[in-house]
Amino acid sequence: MILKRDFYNRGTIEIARDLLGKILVHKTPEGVISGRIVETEAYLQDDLACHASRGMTPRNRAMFGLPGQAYVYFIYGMYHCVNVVTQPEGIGEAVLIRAVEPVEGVELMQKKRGREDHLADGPGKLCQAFGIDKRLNAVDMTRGKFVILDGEKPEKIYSSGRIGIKNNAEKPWRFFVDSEHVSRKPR
DNA sequence: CTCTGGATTGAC
DNA sequence: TCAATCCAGAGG
Repeated sequence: MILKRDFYNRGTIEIARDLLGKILVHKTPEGVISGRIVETEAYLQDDLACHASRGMTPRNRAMFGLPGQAYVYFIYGMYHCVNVVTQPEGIGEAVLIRAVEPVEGVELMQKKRGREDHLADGPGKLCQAFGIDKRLNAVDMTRGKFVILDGEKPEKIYSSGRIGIKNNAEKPWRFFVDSEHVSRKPR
């Protein structure tokens, strides 16, 4: 069952936790790619690490849109990162999907990644494996080719500081499960 | 227009 | 530890 708008129209930290175990799906022309979400990070509007903390700009506009739509951005000149927008329209918050455990379309992911392992254990790798780029920015993830399905709730959820940021680095807003497919050791 | 740095990755 | 690679955002 596809997660509906109401799922995303709630507190961002709560959603970041609840997304663990859910299934990210991208139906591409080449085939279906899916994976179990094992790592997320919450980004709040009143949070200097959040792109939306300094107001709306052309890049972060999607973050202020409807809950359940995608926010995809390009980073470090070569990678994309994908978020799901949370909170009602007008509030710039989202959950970064940092890692998934591959489920469907493994061969296709291997082709896109150019290697057999470490297919989606990091935000840049995940987008490369799933064929996610700016064309998916602002698309509605409650219907269509790019969605998140309900999934089994993980037994245990861990948290830590978020990766690769300076501001609010100590805030425990990174969430992950016990999996070989998270982006970093602390499990 | 110029400049700076980034929610990363993989090689060294 | 660091280069790759380029664009968003800020400042002139």
